[in-house]
Amino acid sequence: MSSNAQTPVSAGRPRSEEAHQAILDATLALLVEAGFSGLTVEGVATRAGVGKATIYRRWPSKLHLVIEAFRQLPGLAEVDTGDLVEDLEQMLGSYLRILNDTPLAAVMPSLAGERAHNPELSELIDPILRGRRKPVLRALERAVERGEVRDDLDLELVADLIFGPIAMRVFFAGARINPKLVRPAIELVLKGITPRAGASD
Amino acid sequence: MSSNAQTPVSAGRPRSEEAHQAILDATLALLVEAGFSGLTVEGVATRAGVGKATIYRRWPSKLHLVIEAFRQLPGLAEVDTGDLVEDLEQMLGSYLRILNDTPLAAVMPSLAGERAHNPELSELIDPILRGRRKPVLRALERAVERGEVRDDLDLELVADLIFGPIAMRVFFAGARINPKLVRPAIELVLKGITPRAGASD
DNA sequence: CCATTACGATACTAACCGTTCCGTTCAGGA
DNA sequence: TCCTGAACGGAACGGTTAGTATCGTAATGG
Repeated sequence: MSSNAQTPVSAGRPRSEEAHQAILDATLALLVEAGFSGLTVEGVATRAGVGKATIYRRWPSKLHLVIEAFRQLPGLAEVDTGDLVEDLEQMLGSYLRILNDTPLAAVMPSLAGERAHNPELSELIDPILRGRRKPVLRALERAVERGEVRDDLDLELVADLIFGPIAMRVFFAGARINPKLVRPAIELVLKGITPRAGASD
Repeated sequence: MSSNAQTPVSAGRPRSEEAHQAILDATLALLVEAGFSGLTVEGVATRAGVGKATIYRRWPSKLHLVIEAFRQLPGLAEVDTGDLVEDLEQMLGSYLRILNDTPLAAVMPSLAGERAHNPELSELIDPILRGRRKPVLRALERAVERGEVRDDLDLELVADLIFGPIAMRVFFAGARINPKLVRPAIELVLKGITPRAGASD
């Protein structure tokens, strides 16, 4: 515990940074092609052009490897323009771009499916997933403070309402999502949560 | 092809209907515990108290067995009261009861995750999933015809908006869903799609 | 009581996979 | 330049699984 735990100071052959990244890239690629249960460490090693020991020297198990590969994928970038519609539209717009341009959408269903039966995975991935919702939750909180949105709402429910349609397409269609759907979807949700809209109950 | 292909007319010992159901029950139970990739035919046979041959005599593969077990789970019952709010509330209310009372919620994430990488499963399960959305889509169509809802909407998007929050909880929380959330969720969505609510664009 | 089919059990095939072990390679300090 | 120690790739190990085949037994209908 004296000084540096990560930099091995000096001795021996240094680890190949090239191999490190090749392994993570191969992991994502195979996660897309075969999912968590179909991914094999052997396959990752072959595709990355390394030996299996090179993988196990860096990650203690297939699970930890997958988690780190997943963590490399970009998440939701926080936007704070002072206007909820604008915030949501920019955040979800760029999120859809991420879903369409990176392996995220292809990887998500498999990990969610595994999560349900794998407590160890659940424990590792749940905090990451919670963190990725945060920008939307914070945007909603700011909107409540500004009086832009009713203050009697369950914001978690509203967030699920916003992410829900995206999840439906990602999980059951697996298709690219048309960014043009963002605006109508946001509008539909917002009409329900703005204060002036019908104050029925 | 003369007369009956299913009823073996006469000869030999008849198949045990008891074993048949025990196999399907065991399949669902193991699907809940271990998911699709963790389910083994050997495990099903053991839990059902039958031999593996008895399973393979009925279903050509693990995949077909799982599909039939899944098909046994109840779906969305159609409701037509003449009022959209009432239709949705009754349908979603009973659907939540199904999710909470049957293995459906526990089974769904695993199958959706597998679906993304298994074309054969996708081909078998997609029609079933599409069929289960239908009652909500039809309720929306009737509401459009009655003028209860704007007629310029993408009803598939609205259906995703309705199922979305449920999916979010099933896929990422895995917890029971509080039925009290149905009404506020429906109301939030409906405020966006009723004609009198703000006619902004 | 016989032909026929299903039954549970078991063993077998052929494959596959997560993890560890081993002989070799290589960068940096002496 | 040589030596050390960790990293390397590949081979080996231990365990598992879908699906098939075969057993002796049990239950039908004729």
